[in-house]
Amino acid sequence: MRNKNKTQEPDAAPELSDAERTKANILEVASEEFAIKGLSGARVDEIADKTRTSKRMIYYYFGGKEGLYRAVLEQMYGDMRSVEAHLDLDVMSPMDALKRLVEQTFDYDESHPNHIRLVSVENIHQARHLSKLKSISETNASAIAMLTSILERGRASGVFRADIAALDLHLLISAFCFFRVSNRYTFGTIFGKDLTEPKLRNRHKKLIVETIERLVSADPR
Amino acid sequence: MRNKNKTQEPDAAPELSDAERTKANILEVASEEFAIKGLSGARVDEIADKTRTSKRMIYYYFGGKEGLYRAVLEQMYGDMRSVEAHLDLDVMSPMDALKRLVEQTFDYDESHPNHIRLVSVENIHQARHLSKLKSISETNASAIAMLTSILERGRASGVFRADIAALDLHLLISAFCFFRVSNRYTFGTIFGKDLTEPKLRNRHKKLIVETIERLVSADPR
Amino acid sequence: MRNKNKTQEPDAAPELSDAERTKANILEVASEEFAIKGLSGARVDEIADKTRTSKRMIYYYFGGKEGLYRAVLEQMYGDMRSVEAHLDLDVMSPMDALKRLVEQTFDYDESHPNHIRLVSVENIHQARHLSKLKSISETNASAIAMLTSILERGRASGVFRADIAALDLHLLISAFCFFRVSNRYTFGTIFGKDLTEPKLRNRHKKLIVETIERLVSADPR
Amino acid sequence: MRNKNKTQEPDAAPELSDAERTKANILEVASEEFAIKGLSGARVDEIADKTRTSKRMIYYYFGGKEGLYRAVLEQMYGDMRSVEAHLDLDVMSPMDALKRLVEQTFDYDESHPNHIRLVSVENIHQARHLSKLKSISETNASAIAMLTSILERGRASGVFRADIAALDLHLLISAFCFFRVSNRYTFGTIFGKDLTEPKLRNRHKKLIVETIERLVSADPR
DNA sequence: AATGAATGAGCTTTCATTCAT
DNA sequence: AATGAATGAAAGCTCATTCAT
Repeated sequence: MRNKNKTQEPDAAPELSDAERTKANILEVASEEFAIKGLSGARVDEIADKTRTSKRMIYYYFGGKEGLYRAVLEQMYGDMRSVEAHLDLDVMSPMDALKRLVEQTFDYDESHPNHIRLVSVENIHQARHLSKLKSISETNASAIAMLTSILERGRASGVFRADIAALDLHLLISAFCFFRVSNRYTFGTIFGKDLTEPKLRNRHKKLIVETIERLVSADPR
Repeated sequence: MRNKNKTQEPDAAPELSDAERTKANILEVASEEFAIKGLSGARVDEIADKTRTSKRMIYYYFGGKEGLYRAVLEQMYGDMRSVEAHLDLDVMSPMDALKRLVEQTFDYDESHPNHIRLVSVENIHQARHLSKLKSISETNASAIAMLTSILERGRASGVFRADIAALDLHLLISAFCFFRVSNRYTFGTIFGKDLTEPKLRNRHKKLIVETIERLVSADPR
Repeated sequence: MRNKNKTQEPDAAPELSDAERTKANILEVASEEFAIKGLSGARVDEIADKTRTSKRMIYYYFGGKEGLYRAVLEQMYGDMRSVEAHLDLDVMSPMDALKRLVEQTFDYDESHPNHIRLVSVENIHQARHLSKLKSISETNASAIAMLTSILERGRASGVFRADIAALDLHLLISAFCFFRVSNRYTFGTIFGKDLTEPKLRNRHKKLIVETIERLVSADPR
Repeated sequence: MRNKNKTQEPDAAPELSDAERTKANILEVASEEFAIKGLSGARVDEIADKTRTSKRMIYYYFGGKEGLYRAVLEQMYGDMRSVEAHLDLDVMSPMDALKRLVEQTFDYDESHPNHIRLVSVENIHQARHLSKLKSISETNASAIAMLTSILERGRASGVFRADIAALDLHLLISAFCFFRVSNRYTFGTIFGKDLTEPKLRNRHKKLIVETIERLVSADPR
């Protein structure tokens, strides 16, 4: 079904069939629209207009607005997972690995505001659509597993405290990185501060790293 | 069902006119609906049905759906402000005051999930409606002002570091407390953990307090 | 809700409010359309165009196409019942009463082809919609009850046989009267005979009366 | 699943080419679908899915949905005709032949409910499609011709009355047999009687035979 | 202050059909 | 002879809003 490969250009990236390119194009446009307008706010017509195909194809490939939204969610969580998988934290010291993980999370959220927004949208809908995706259950392990492994190594070498749970640490890191992006508008409006400003961003990146460092360090006295 | 309360029966609570009670009733219902369904997801008909009055009144008092939404936002931010005003932090030691402030924020967010959700909704809409509200500009001062004051006292007495900005601290505290509520659905779905569970809630309340404590402490060694 | 009665003209017929007239108008148009095109073949837009209101009102009053169809069915069965109720068969001899009933059925079907067609339509749909109507259960009694009463009187006086069931007789009468109307198109096409032709109609009316008469008569020898 | 039967295996049944088998398969599926859903209710996609081939073939062989429907009608009427041709009524007494013909009609209708339903469907459409089929005109003769012949023999021998027309008799017989099948759903819903129940079926088969017998008999006194 | 009826614009979805291969 | 992808036109339905009283 793939690789009709008419043009003979050598290509490292996997060949996409016309159909797959059409689907990818729709997903890309829809991802943006749902992120900006939300599920109920986005319009199928508008999404279709911004694709290079027609509205009919959305129904052909995704069954409808909700099906498209689910596909967008699925693709987004798949992307997040694949990024996590590409970190080589095992070769670093526990503290360096932890810092690295925090920075990674910070950078990912900063550079994927639409993903953050989609997660917010899905929370408004009480994760009703996310819970229908089979692929999701696999996601959970990775993030926590990595943290658990780092924490254990750190405890063994005596640099980390023993009473910090991986889940709690994950929550703390995620919360800060996520919130900076998700709430930048209300925050900007109320405090008159632009959270996308590079200086502030760097300061906050250092802040969350230091916060976590201080929290997990054994014997801070 | 209607309450045409025109006789002057003595009443402990501040007297509300019929009109004011009708408006309050609409706002209460709308607040819940917008928090659960979002701005585009909520339906004027449905809001009206859950009200003690009719759809016409929504247009009479609030001009339309957007006007109603703005009124809901305005009321909500007013409520947050009035809560902040009722803290007596000046009489406590800087560290106790800071801890108190963190606990207060945590408890407020836990007990006002609909407020959290409305803020999320408004962020999806890029704070477009919030920025139109005159009353909002006043809000900013209070939260930061309190923190600034505590930080200064702490620095003066040598218990706090000098290089932590009030705004950053506010962001860190808010992020964690807010995220626990705003993202409980996706978090619950992905990690299979219920963030409303009392034991977890208490653990997390202590966690954020300790995190902040460690962060601001001078000379942690 | 009724009887705004602005014009003082004395009126025997029950006054209809605007809303009731709107509903009645929609029902009338829809009845015709569903009878001619069937449920899936009829178009909401087309129905709306033929009414004196808009498509929106169809949804306002009937909830949708199926709801409208159900309302049409309900009204139609109600009409059939009310006609049956206005026969004074008790004062006639059993045989005259039976003949009268047959003629009545014949004439009703001939003069209400749309009703016949709607019943055909509903049978194509396996009576799925009819079975959802509460009001229908009441209908059954009347037709059979009348026949049962006539048959009993006829048996008692010895003019009727004892071994003919009311239900079977009803089926036989209905079948002929109904079929002449429901199948007039295929019949006309295949046999080149127009079943609406008055001479043929009269002949057939006499035929079904005589058929029933011969069938129920005691001792035909 | 496809059957590319290109080897010449000996086969008792008349050999069908691939093309003919494909067409037959489509017709069989379509016949069922149109009978159950009607012409406007049936879906080309759904018919294609239930077929051994693809949607394109429907257009290739039948030109479109209407063409397919016409082909279904044509096949069905052909089947009815061929059954009628296989009765050997000439060797029986007129009354026996007549009774046999009634029973035959009754049994055919009972065992071909989809044919009955298709005729109902076509009547909803005012026989618009049937009238376009050339093959139909030939059908008419046979049924009436047979009855005419029986009636003449019966009149000649004095057992039958002279004033009963073949067409009317045909109508009476058809009506009862057809109605029992076509209206079984509304009848079942309204009277709570299942017309497919074997006991009832046998009783009704005897009923229509006796009804016709009494009707045509000369000198019933 | 209040209400049931009405509406137009626009939304999501469906369908028979055709194209490219 | 066969198929997956694509499509335009139109279908059913929903929504915020306003009118008449």
